[in-house]
Amino acid sequence: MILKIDFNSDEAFYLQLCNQIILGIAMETFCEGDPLPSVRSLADQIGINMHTVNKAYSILRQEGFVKLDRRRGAVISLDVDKLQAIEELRRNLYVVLARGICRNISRREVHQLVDEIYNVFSKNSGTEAE
Amino acid sequence: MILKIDFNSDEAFYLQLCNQIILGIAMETFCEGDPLPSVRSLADQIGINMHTVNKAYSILRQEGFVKLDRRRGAVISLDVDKLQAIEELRRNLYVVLARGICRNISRREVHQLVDEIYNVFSKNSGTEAE
DNA sequence: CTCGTGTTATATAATCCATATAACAAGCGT
DNA sequence: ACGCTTGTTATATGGATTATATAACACGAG
Repeated sequence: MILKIDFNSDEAFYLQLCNQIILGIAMETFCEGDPLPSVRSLADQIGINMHTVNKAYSILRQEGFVKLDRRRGAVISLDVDKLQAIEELRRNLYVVLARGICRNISRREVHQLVDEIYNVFSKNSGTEAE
Repeated sequence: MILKIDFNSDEAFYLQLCNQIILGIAMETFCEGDPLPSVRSLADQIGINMHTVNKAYSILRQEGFVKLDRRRGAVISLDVDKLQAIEELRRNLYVVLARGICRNISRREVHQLVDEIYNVFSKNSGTEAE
């Protein structure tokens, strides 16, 4: 998977990195135990500062997506608290769905979108394109 | 509906306001044509600056939730582009669901959460044939 | 010992957030 | 016409966040 930055986006670089890596884990492009590039090499590769990458990695660790090992660098390692995860998802869905409901998006349409997205995520298990 | 600010939250004041008002519209606490408090009175009421409220209102206008009228103030007025709304929802769901999928939250659990949230929102509005 | 990990410490510039004052154009009621 | 309130705009300031740059440190591998 190619990590890159949209320099025109209004989203902070470190957040773009976090989201891309989380997307990658969900698509199983990144799997448990896989190492991420070192903060220095990734920073060079995508053309941003080392500390910006480090900030992304630190947040990913704090949120339980990676473990940071001095000898191996950052490796994918999921630390899941199911109840807490569901609570977080519920909060996120509330604000996202509220916007949709205001725009007359039906429950049925949301279910279809959820299915569509789940299909995308499970389809990419094992396929490494681009 | 009581609009208020969590001064301990790390979320910006103007974003808290936007989200609360959007929640209110989704719950039909705020209905088409209802006026919001004036920027000055709301700012006084919740103890923040006028411009912070104005920023929230301006964003809500830009996103098509309210219209700003010099004589009546800010009025709930939904300007919906369905296709655009679905695209926005899809993008939001991608990043939210990715986090859930990493935490082994199943498609079925997401559907249950969606139903749960839709039930909360449609407590007033009643009919949602699915 | 040397090299590459992550980590921490400063420092700086740019941007965003929130505030404060001030003024303006427009509509309303008296 | 006057006074009031409405959103709107302008300018300025302090604080926090973002991204950058240098530099150093602790640790493990080779």
